Amino acid sequence: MREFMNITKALADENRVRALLALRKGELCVCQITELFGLAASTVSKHLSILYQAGLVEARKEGRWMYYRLPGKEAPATVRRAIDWVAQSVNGAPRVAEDAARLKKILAMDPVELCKRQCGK
Amino acid sequence: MREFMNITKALADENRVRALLALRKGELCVCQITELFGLAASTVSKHLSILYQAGLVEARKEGRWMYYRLPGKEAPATVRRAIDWVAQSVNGAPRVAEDAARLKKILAMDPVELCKRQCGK
DNA sequence: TTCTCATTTCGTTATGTGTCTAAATATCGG
DNA sequence: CCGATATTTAGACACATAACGAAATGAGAA
Repeated sequence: MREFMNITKALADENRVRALLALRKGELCVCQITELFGLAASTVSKHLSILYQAGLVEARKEGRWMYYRLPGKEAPATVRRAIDWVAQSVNGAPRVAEDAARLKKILAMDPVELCKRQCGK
Repeated sequence: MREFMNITKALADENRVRALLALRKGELCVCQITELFGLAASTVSKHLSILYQAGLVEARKEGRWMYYRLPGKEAPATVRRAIDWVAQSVNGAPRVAEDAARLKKILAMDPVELCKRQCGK
């Protein structure tokens, strides 16, 4: 029950739902999601931490970059079902399509340049 | 998206999840849920209102009593899937089993006497 | 080491949420 | 109508949460 409520609370914020949806395209580093959302990096980091603690994302550190991704097949059924439910429910929402388009552009950019821009802010 | 977030926010409270689970046994009036939770009637009413606005429960007024129930087959897929997900995820949790046992006793009581007890509080 | 920089943590602030009591609303019974 | 009563609404309070900027952390690079 405790774990389940961690998941529902994690899903009860629009930015965290947007992050989950963005990760469907593959793993992303914090600065890419920061660019996508236009929020402070510390805020994005906190959101990802909450998703991580709920088990809704996995993490991988590579040098100075921290990559987050959706969990694999070995994830608990509750988590997998939650992610499927989110994806199916918001499919077609304007906000989601908009994010997908913006994300496409972000992925086309050089990650190093992207991070530098973020830090300048 | 707005509607979906209404659902996730509605599910982000343990008492509201407990209410949904209790309603699996059939419709309940406010005072029965109030007895189950041990909260103020106004608090329970508020919780049910949030579930209702999210589309997670349906309501029926009969005299002075307000009955809430889970939505039927005609409910949106997002709602049906959410309720199924909740039920499957918390299945076997101690808190849920405890609620089920308490609910059984509450259902065995005379509703009129139950409501009078509640109002006395 | 020292510098750079991506990320996280900390401290603060504003807003949101859950709870209660008391008052308002709605309905039944006499 | 009048009183009783089930539910909701309103107001108040405590606590949680999301946001930011600044400082701390950790990992290359010089």
